[in-house]
Amino acid sequence: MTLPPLSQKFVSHFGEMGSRWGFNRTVGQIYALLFLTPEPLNADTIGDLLGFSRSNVSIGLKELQSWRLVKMTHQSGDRREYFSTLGDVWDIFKAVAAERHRREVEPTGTVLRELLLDAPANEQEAYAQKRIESMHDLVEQVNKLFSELQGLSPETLATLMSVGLKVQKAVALKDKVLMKNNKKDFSAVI
Amino acid sequence: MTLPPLSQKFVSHFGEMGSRWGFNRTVGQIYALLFLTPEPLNADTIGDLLGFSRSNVSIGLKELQSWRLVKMTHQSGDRREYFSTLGDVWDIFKAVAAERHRREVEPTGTVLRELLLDAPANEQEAYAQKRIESMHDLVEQVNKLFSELQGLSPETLATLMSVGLKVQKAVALKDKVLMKNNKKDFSAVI
DNA sequence: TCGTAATTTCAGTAATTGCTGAAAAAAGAG
DNA sequence: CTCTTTTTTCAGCAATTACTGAAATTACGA
Repeated sequence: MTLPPLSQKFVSHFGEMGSRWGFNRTVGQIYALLFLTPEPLNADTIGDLLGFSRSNVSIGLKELQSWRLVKMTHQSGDRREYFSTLGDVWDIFKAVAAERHRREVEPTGTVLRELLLDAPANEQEAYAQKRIESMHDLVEQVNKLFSELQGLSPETLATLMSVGLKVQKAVALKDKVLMKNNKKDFSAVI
Repeated sequence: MTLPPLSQKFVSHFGEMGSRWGFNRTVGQIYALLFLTPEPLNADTIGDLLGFSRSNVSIGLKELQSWRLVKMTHQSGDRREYFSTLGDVWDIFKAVAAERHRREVEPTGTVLRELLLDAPANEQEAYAQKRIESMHDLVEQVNKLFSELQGLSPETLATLMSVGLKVQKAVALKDKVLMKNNKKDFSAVI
């Protein structure tokens, strides 16, 4: 079994990028293959197409499931497990964001909170703790951002992305409206 | 030379998290140390405090400079180079976001564009190309988001983060205002 | 320019991570 | 419950990445 050239290039690229995205070559390639394939695939087929051992595919699929990037299905009369990716790219975006937040931000938040509980022993530690506090503030803001992200529908997310980061302008608009018409309370809206 | 316990814990954590954040233990620990230290440090001092070889520190500092996370200074009467971190945590956020975008998103954008230029050879490739196109759209949206992020001041960024992702509500508000008062054009504001 | 102090490069080694094949465990069919 | 198919685990090997110390290069002061 072999892949068409277009798919091959895409799969190779995902293999190379995998490590930058937080997983390895195998995981990247498996994901890419599933992403391009209309029907769900079983582990043997994946291994054949990509040239990986069955056990390696098993570990890779487990990793992808922990990222919530693939879903598992069954086909009637076949007891093997079949895998496919999420259809909507915004769902992919959310899944990756959520998992990276869990792995890259949350553990640091926990440690920083612990460090802020200790009483500083001297001037040097007092300064260090002030710095740690400023980083903790950053982590808290990022936490808030990510938890709100989780509540948005793909459509809203797409709108948000195309509107971009011009929130401050929206806020300015809100203030303008409030000044002109102070009978209505818009603060609950924003 | 030795570090106070608080700093030691912080530094160790950054060493462990380093690989998840896209660099290695050395780089993580060097950054953490500089972050907690009020004065700039030279490479020898860094190596002593963290127990790394001089050459390893040199490579680590080079990496941190490529991330634009540290700046280099000189002290009068001393020809060694001294290093310190950015003061504002929002500047750190922007620097990390920019560098990760450059390493994790841009190369994929380039490859996807190339793949979309090829004419699909058959039905299967036509489907694959449609999927690739949807991922390309996602990358383009993320590109836009990041380029706008670069233009924001730390203050605006902080405001944005505390306002959160409630942009869609701001947009809804805009529509409401337009409906009630269609003589004014607010669309330029958002 | 020369001499010295500082930084960088690099070959070799250590440590970590990735991958395989065989064996064990788990799960479905009869 | 037993047999068979599928999945998972894991010990051992391969590949990659991290780190060191020595040598080479660079940069500054006199």
